[in-house]
Amino acid sequence: MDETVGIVAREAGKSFGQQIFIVDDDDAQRDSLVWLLESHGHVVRAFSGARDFLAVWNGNPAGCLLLDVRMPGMSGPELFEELTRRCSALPVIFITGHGDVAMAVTALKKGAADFIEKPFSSDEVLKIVNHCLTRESEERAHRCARADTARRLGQLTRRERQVLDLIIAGKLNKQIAGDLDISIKTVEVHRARVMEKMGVSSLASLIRRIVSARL
Amino acid sequence: MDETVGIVAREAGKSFGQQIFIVDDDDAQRDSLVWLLESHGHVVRAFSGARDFLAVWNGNPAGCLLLDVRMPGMSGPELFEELTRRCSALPVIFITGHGDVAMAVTALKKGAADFIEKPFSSDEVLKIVNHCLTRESEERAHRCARADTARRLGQLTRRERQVLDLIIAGKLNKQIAGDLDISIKTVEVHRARVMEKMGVSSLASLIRRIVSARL
DNA sequence: GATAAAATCAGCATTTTCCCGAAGCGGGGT
DNA sequence: ACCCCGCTTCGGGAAAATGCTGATTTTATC
Repeated sequence: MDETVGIVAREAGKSFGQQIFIVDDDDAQRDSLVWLLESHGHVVRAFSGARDFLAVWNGNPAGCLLLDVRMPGMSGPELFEELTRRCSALPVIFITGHGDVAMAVTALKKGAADFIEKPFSSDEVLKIVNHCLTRESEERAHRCARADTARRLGQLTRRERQVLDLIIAGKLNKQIAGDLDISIKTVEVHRARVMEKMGVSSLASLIRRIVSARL
Repeated sequence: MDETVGIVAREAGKSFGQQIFIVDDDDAQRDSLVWLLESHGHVVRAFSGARDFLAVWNGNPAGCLLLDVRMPGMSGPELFEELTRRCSALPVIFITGHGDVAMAVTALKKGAADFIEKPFSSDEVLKIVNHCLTRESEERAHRCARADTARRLGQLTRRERQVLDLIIAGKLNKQIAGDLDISIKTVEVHRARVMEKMGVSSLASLIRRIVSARL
């Protein structure tokens, strides 16, 4: 059965490794969601409280989080705040039983992926979760690319970084040499090393990397 | 008094030309909003119905729209849909009297700027409107830049466009010549014309323009 | 068919970039 | 003190790009 789940997940086109976390104090509701999602090939991990989830949460898992709003102890919005504070990129789908427009608006404006009311249909949840996972997968790719760019930027020396900035600014080696008060030859060396360290072979790729990483 | 309004608006640091549109069938509510916003130096234009607003709306004014949800004839969400269909970039702030989480979530996910419930405080509205205008101003700058880039891209010939694509891909003139099966000299001509038409003088600027415009 | 616009190519001088090599300099470790 | 390594600094020659003048062919448009 476990194997089947994996196969189904792959057949559904989901990137392997994505898990759906559920945090809800209502046992029936939680089990219902677990059953629904697992029967559709998702890997699910359910928790009855925010603390339990935080204890397991190891930084930045792939997937999304179905989060109940009203819970004893730490509430849904509080957990969401905490995740935001910890720079989590895990998409959060709020689930609430008591319609509260202000809370929904606040949550969404703070970056929640969605906000659904009970009762909800199976199709609704599945659709939202799938959409969320798809987006998360893309987002993840972007984050990885950005992280890689940041890492590479980090291993540039001061001089190389200065040269890079001027390259991005569109200056010629001659102008860069003038600005930094060094010879053109030296600029060329730094430039070559920048290209090497950034893992690109053309100026176009270099600019693309830097500009893309800024957004 | 009109002059004072203008001065106040400038002193408040708002980009000139921004107007706040209000569409609400409730006369008292509408007048109240008009008074509140005008007394804070905003230029306001109020309408009692969606049709009236659409008749005046000329494509893409600067500012934002305070839109009541429930109205006879065309409703708030319907007007919002229509604006979206017409590729409007005018930020929409929904105002509702009857809390409806699903509607709020839908509206926000479709790109509404905010969704506030009656009754609301003056401070709340002012804060939201100001935030909205600030964002809109920045967005506008980006849109202008993008529009300019698109316009320039539009006046490139087919060949120039092909060459541009290969330049962006980071290829050398020699490689471009090979790909398009033309001589290097010709590539150089196209390349120069691309730079000229795109209004840039360095490869870095060119790449930045293109990449920025894609987002 | 005339006219204009686009696409094609060449030569030549200049500038810029790329690749290989090399040397001074300063900190860390043995 | 000595050596190694990374950072920074250069030079020379090859390759590539740029700017300019000029030209022919193809295509679009009226």
